Amino acid sequence: MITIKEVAELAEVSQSTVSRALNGHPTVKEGNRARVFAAIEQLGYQPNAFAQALASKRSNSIGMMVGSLCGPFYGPLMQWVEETLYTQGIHTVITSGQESYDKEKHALSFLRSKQVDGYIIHSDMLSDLELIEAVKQQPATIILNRYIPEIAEHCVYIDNKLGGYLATCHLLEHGHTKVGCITGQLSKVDSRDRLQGYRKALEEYGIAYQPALVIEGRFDHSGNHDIVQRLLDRNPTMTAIFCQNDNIALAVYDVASKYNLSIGKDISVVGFDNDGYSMHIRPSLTTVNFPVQQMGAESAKAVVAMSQKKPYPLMHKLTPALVIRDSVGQR
Amino acid sequence: MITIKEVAELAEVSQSTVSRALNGHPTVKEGNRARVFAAIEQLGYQPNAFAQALASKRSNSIGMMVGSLCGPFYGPLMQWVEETLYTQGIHTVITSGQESYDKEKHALSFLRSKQVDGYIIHSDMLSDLELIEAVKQQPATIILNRYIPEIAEHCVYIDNKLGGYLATCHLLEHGHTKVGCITGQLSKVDSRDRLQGYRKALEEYGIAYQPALVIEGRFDHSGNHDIVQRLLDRNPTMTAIFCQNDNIALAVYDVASKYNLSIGKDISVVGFDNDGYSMHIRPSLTTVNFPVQQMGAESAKAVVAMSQKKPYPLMHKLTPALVIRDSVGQR
DNA sequence: AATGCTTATGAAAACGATTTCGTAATGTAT
DNA sequence: ATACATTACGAAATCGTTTTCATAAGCATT
Repeated sequence: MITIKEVAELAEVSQSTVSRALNGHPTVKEGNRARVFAAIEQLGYQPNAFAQALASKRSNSIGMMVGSLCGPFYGPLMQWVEETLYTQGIHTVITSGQESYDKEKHALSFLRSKQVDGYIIHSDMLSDLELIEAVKQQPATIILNRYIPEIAEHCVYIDNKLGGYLATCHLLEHGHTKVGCITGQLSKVDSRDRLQGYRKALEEYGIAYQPALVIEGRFDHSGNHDIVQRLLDRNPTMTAIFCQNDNIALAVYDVASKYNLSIGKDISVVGFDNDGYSMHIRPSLTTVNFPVQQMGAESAKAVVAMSQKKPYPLMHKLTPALVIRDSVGQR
Repeated sequence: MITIKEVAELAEVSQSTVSRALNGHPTVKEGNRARVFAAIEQLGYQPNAFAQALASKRSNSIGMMVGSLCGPFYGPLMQWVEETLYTQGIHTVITSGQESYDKEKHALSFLRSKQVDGYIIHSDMLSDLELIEAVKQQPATIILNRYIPEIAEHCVYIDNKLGGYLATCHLLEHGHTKVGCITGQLSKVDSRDRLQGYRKALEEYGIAYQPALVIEGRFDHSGNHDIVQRLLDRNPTMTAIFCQNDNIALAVYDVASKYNLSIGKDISVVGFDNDGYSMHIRPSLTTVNFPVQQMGAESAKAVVAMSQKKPYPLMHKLTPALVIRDSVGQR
């Protein structure tokens, strides 16, 4: 391995000067700078990232904690963060919290041991207080999908209430009056906010809220078929369903096909998230777009700016938008 | 930050002993070992990964190069590698080659500067010779989706010919005799191998190969609609198509729905890859499973073993299998 | 000519671990 | 009892950078 020492010898300057030239320090004479870079070129020198990190206490990397390493949300999110940082020559360290409190704790301490220059955190289990503490320790931190007033400047989330409202309005506009809603786990704010949007739309259209039309499902993969069935049995005259994410809508598709109900005719469906597959399923799913790309890319840029103590005009509350496809019909 | 020095002071031993205890060196007395771990616990000590890497010349990380940071193939591949390594406490450094020769070169040298303990490389542009060279420099290297005889022990790929054969046979078994084939870019071995499988199946069923039934498409997202159309126009009596990946099949679905052709009745389709969405589109797509999980997880385990100079029983040629769903009908 | 102020540089001290080397303590064979 | 391994440990060197500190050189001001 070629070290800075050999570069220094070839360029006939000290190691300090090489280091300064490398880091764009202004007080290096033009002649020396040129000789240093010539030597670097000639030797094919590449600085050792570990030595740099150790000495400078900066790692040139950002730590990210997500719920899982797979899935239609975290996958693209990670990829956008990674891609954005990559173009800036910054490296992403990813850990996963796996929906367990201990694992999330461990993930954070792992990131700490990697001395990342900033954090992008998507936590399900950590308390607000713990996140506030984390921000206090490392101010270059972005918290995803959670709004905590005390550290509002660090939060990036979407307007779930608006999303639920848009989805429901779309159904109401098409003449549906008995509109069901399958929520995510009600322990999550996201679910509760989306439900609020649903109720607000109902209210605006002068339709009474009926608890029987609402049922709690799960955002993640399986086990929603039973729930769909239950909702359907309970409300034979229901003509539309707002599913609080696309995965739940998938279950509605399956159950509908079992009962020979035609999506968009017998029963209209709106999803939430605009997962990659939602445009491919037939009929293609009308859904609320979750701006994952924007969230990933902007958070990445913001956290880098924060770590360099530069300002960045970060949009904190992202706006979801309706993506109209073929799963909603006129009543 | 708490360093090894403070641990040593609290445990009343030298730094060397702490280091040895930490790394499971056998020559540490039980009493000392216990005191060291007690001190570590008490102080909440976490070793500095950079200092460790610098001193030991091992980084406890594996470098991975992929074509892009997104997409239905690379996404899951990365995630499986990451997940597998993560459970072993090893960290994944990801770079992307972006289908450009220079970017691939740069990606590798980036990984080198990170001193990763091993490589998992998926290269589109690098020559066999360059990859052989890479393996020579770092023997703990796995090459994905490419078979290079000189470094056969380092290659992991699937039996594309078998895949093409299985897909085509499935169509022939259902009585189809005019079976089209939309290939990927013919510059890629994968496409050519899958095509060979197609021809082999035809031959076995005593059906003459007709060039007019074969057309070159693109594996990646768009622009396949025209090609599908062209193939359809050219062969009005064709009743089945083998698409060399699921993305191409998607285009067939779209064009079919435009012409009011029913998939599985008027025209049968088999895809390749078993992308996440293929089970969600309607009718669900019969396709050839690409064992991404196996490829990711096994490569990860193998590269770790190699980096520790341990043997690992690595399966080099992975076997694709047909996943039968609803897009193929009897003729 | 003496003084002060930049500017540019090199020597050497960090950074926090691992590892080499020397040696004290312990055990075993003569 | 003496010699010789073996075991356990600490001091110090090492890894390849950055950064601090001291100083030399250059220049303008008195």
